[in-house]
Amino acid sequence: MASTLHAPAFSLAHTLESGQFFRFLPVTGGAFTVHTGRRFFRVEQAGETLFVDGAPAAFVREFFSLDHDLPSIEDSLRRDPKLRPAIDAHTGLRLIRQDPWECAAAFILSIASNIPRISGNIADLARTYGGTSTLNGLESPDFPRPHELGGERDLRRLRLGFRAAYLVQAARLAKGGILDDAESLPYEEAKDALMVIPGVAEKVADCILLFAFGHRAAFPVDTWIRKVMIDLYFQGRRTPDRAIRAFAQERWGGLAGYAQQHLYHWSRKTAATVRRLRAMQEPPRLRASTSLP
DNA sequence: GGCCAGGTCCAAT
DNA sequence: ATTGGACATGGC
Repeated sequence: MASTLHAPAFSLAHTLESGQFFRFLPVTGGAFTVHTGRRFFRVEQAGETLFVDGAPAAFVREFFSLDHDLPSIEDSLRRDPKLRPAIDAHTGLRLIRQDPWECAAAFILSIASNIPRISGNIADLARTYGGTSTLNGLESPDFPRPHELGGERDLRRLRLGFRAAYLVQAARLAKGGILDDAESLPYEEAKDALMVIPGVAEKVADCILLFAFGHRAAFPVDTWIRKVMIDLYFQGRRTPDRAIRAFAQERWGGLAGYAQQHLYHWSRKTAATVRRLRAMQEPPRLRASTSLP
């Protein structure tokens, strides 16, 4: 099942680590394991070559959107001077084409959460309800399909909090085919269809549209995007999300999704760097010795 | 230890 | 049409 494919203008690490997808693990030698649907595969990049074990090349090509004309997309976005640093920081970052149900579930779980916790919730659900996939003797639990999921009470025991009810409703509607129906619709109509799901409003809908349905005009506005957009383009003034989305649409059109993912990844990396530097310059001040014995 | 999290929903302006 | 608070937990 091992195969090799040509992957120019691609960064496997930037693509996986940009926060759009949660089911991957770095393994020795700079390679990664990826688990999506019932596919569990190993992938390693060497220059413009991708070595894959456990999945067909055609599947991997589609999953990583290797058909997108990245040089053209990045050149176009780089013409925006304020965006250029973000693009240059993570060239080769591609939007991933995820499974719609898993993507919907993941971003419902993302509500008022953080990446480590989201990954943990997903892993718990897979361990508890999923089947198993194997790669060269290595096992990994599949994320459960909608009909395999437990009820709200059980999901709350897995510490999903208030997201449990949302996920149960999403599973119910997914079983009814709402995701399949939405997938074939144009952007705006698909968004309206998705927002019928409890727990899915503008932001989560845009994530599904962008990361699963391939609507590259989608521009999910979360706390990070809101902050970086307001800083870069709105003179620091408080701005409604609706206005931010409209601005992105006008400025970047069908490339807004790529702009968004770069801004998200770049702003978080930058924030992390700033925190690290601050920690070095300002060592934690010693408090009055109340904590000493 | 407290603040805030890849938000959403609902009620009260 | 906006705005504030509740919602369950847990990272940091």
